[in-house]
Amino acid sequence: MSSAYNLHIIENCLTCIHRENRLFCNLPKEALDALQNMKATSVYPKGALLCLEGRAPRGAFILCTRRAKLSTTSADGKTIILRFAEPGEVLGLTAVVSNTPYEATVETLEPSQANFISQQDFLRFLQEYSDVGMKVAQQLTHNCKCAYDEVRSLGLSNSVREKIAKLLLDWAQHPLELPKKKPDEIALRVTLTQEEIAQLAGTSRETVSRVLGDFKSKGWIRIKGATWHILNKPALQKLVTI
Amino acid sequence: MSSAYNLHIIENCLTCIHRENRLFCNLPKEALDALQNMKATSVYPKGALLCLEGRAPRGAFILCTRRAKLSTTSADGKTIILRFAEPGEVLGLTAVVSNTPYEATVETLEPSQANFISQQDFLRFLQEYSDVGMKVAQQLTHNCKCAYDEVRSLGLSNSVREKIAKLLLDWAQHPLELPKKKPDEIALRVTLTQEEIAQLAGTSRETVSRVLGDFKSKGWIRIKGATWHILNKPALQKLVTI
DNA sequence: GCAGAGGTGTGATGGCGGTCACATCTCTGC
DNA sequence: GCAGAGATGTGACCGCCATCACACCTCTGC
Repeated sequence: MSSAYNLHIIENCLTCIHRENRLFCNLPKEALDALQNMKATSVYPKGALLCLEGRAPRGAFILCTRRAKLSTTSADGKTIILRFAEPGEVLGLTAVVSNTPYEATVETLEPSQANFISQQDFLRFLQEYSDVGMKVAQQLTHNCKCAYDEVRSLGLSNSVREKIAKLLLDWAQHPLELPKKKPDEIALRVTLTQEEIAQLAGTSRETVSRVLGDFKSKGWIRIKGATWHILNKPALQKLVTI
Repeated sequence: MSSAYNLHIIENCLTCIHRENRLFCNLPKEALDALQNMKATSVYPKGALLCLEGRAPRGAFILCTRRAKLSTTSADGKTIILRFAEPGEVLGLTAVVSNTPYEATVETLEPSQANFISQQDFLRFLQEYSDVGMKVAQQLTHNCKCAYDEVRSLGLSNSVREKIAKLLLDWAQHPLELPKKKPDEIALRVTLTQEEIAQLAGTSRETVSRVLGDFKSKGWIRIKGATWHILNKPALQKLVTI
């Protein structure tokens, strides 16, 4: 066990206590043995770029700790966030499987650990163990679902207000367990900047500021630093038609 | 060999002449044998709905002939087209793999043949043959790529003009081989209605009409029925920043 | 040939939200 | 405590495009 950036490093996949709860890592012993032998564990600082959109794939990353941001950028510099990846996800998978450039840029949100597997090793791994094929299918399925949700959000919303209300309600699915002033308040921890929320909703930073201000003035939400409270969930739900 | 709707029916996957060119079907003999035994071949009229968004998955469909339209609809009736599926694609895959409702509605564009495989059979098929896992990974990868392209189109475009120019240029990748009046003209066969183009671009039918009219008046395109000509590709490219 | 349905062209109108500009607030490191 | 960077709040402006309305065009079936 070593540590850097105040991270607890997971050296060994076979003894990893998180394994069973994670999308990709819960594999049978033989597959894990093989994985253990070919992976290269690294620790990255906040803001590290694991994959670069448009670059030829070197391999895939299994994210062990903390979250990462997947984004894509247009020629004129506009960026849109595709999704956030959780620990236990494989990143760069589409590129490795189809041997095409990375679809998205992957950036660590905080200091993170990830296991790197070269494209060659990964494809052999996938060929050899049918359980790996199953996990890969599940990961890709998850990616598709997220992408479809994004398409629905971008293409079917009638307004930015609606998209942001939708985001808030999505986040409310995983609330914090904080002491509440009122029983129907929902507490959230939001570490995104308004700029990032804008990139999630496909809008501008200023509009996010205005919409959130509007929600605050209506008493639907309260924001204090990274702790947000949803005070009037039904009002937000009434905005959402998707 | 039977026929209906003027379709040439492919009864047997093992002797199918298209197999090698298709995304899913090019499997080793043992897998094809198994597939042949569990598939249920059907012929559908134009406009048939193979999968219904939000419904529990019954199984997956392998599209044998003609194309199908994948779309998703919001509560207030707005529809967006996710992509068009080609022969040899598996449809309803995400739903079957993750045992969640169908993500999209699948509608045949013309009379089509498809092979149905029940969810149970498909999952067993996937477990048993690692080649199937590989094909499934490729199909899901393709779905992801298409979805990401759609996200980029919807989220990063600066205008509807840009999105429509992008569509035209995408279609120009697969031109018709027609006698050309000028060497740099590109001939296309476009069977979509303006309504469908609007659903692809996430805009309204009227705007599509206006933008196409604008392109026509500028001499960038020519439209005669389902045969379209791109006359000034560079002009269209200059609109696209993605 | 005619009716009806579906597809397309086009004007008028109004609002949402992008953009620019700048003030203010908050955090971080030294 | 201070400087500087980054994040946020807010006003002004205006252009794109959604929407409504309606004419016209092009099929198809009878």
